[in-house]
Amino acid sequence: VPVGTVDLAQALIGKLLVRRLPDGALLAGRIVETEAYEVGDPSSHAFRGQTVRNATMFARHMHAYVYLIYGMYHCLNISTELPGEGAAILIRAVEPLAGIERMIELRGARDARSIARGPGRLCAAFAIDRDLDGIDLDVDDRLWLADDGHPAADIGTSIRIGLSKAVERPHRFYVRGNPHVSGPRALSP
DNA sequence: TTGGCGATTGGCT
DNA sequence: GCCAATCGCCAAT
Repeated sequence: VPVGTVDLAQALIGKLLVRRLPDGALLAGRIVETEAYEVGDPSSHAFRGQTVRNATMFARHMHAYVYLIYGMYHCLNISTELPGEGAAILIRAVEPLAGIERMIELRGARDARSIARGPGRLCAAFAIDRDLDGIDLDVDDRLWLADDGHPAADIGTSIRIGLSKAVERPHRFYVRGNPHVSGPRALSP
């Protein structure tokens, strides 16, 4: 069966995001919200072709595309297609599982529910910035994905958040009822 | 060379 | 709910 960027965005729900900090500390969270940016999507950074910033979107699948947004937050994406094809999945939120105290420290003390709820908060909690842009998640020892066999969740679908172009595409996926999911209430019933 | 704007967030009304 | 913060990118000059 063919698996594209959009299917993969759904398949990533429930997987673990794991981070090893420079001092050896381990952080982990379960992915509860993603968005797909497939080839030909006008709202994708890759839509107008490859540039220095978005080069990792054109890398082979499973590479970390990290970019700076609004001059102060980072967003973590995972490249999904063949070399030369610009596409990625934005990791919008995770449910913290391990290293929670450290995440709170990295984020500045907040309530547990908002530690990694939203792409900018997630990157702050996991100490992810452009230094990790371009790394291969299949081999790197600083950031990777894992599957702990956790049963598939009840996954909802909606339009994506914060876009001005191609807003109608139903390419956001989230765990129904999970308090660590970001965005307006109306988009996560 | 320039300036409008963004896959966001937190603080304030 | 509204809006400022803050800066790199990139289309237009």
